[in-house]
Amino acid sequence: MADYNLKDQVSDKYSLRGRVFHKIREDILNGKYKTGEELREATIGEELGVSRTPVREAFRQLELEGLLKMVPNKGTYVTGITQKDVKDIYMIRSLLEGLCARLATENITDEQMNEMEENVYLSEFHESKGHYDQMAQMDNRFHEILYESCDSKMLEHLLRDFHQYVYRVRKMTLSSEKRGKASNLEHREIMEAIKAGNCDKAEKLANLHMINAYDNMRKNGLIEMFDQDDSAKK
Amino acid sequence: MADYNLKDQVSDKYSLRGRVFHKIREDILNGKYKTGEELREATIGEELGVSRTPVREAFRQLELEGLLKMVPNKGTYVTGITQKDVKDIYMIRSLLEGLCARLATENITDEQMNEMEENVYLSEFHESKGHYDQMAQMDNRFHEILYESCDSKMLEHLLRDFHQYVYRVRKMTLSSEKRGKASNLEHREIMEAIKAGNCDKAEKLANLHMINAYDNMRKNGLIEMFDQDDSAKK
DNA sequence: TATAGGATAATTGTATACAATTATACAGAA
DNA sequence: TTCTGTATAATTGTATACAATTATCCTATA
Repeated sequence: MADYNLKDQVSDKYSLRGRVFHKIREDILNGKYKTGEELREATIGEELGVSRTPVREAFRQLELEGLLKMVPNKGTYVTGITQKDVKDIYMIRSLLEGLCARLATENITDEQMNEMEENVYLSEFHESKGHYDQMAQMDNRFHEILYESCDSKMLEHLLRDFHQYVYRVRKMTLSSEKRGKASNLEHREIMEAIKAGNCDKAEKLANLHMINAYDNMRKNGLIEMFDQDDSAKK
Repeated sequence: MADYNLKDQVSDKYSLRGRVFHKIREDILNGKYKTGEELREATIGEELGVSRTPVREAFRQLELEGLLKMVPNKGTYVTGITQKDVKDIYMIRSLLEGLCARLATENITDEQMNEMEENVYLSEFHESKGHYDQMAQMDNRFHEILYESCDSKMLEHLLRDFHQYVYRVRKMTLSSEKRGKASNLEHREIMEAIKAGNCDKAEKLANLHMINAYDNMRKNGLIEMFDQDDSAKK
């Protein structure tokens, strides 16, 4: 029973259903399955070499995660993210990442602090070299560390979900050169505020980090991308 | 496809699985199934007159909602809420209810505003008469209206989940006389701030409302209740 | 041609069967 | 007694079978 959460991740990665779950999830986030696309249980099952049973169980969970929508007796469809959704998510994340940074200031372990520092340095290196893929990975990890450091399973899972949910957007955002540089600087400032034990500053900077990320997306027209494939949705 | 959400509720209430889902969920929240208790798929299925298949699908969703924990090849257990969880939830809710109130100030419809006013008046009436059950219902509805008024499906579902998640606690909280009165007053103030279009005030008051609710719980020793049945968890 | 109706096919929803894993009970040895 | 190993039972994990619902296509008719 040890560990439980508001929205526990699917933990048994090595059961059939666990593999199916993670595979479909990945394929949605990577864009293999497009918004509005219908997923057939039998087809997915064949592709992955399993029967419909584990596929359906995975579908049900992905539905609750908001990536799929199961319409009774009709089919299962990939859900899209609207511009409004993205805006709302960043509004919510701004507050929660702020809270997370505040809590992290009080609860971060030495080990986590070290990894965060290392992350900041490495990311700046990759930025200077133009390694955008690695930067995206570093960015991912920075936030993961932050989430782990706040010592709140509730908050951690909540933020992780949001983080993944906007994955499709973020990938592109970071490849914009200027944002990459600015983002790195903001990470550094947050890291230093946490290290200095200044929770107010850490909270404010984390708030701002999200607002800036969103503003950047908007300015670069990266949001208009959404609400487009909706034609496929009927 | 019309409607999709980060964490959509289980919508097909009238399918077998939908009924199973809502029944089990209710039985957990009402305390019929206790923390740490093991739920057998076959047993639940028999009780509800269905096979294991819909039961398992419901389990998988309840797991993601955090009410159940499925341990591979072992069993499914009712998860508990720890004191820490309650604290974290109220911290998070404080921020999000604040945001919600701010957005509601801008987006509430006349109809919703009327229902909210009516709710406040009715709740004060029930308080004066000592109708605690009705008050609890009114309290529930007040927050529901607030969530609906913010015009953000994301935030609405998030808050609804949290709201339900601490249902077990809140029931008792409101039966404490003093808190009932104070809670009503706070609802009135929030309602009036929204009506006056003062979003800053609405946000602050909603923040405070959650903090007060939590403080009250703590003062009255209603939190020590948790972390108790944990003996069953091994 | 365009439309309505109905047979057929395809897909989802649920039940059941079987495999894999884990729990239980009991016998025997230290 | 207490521990260990093994056989048995119970439970979960997955596959398959069948029922219910929905989509598709063809035909007949205006």
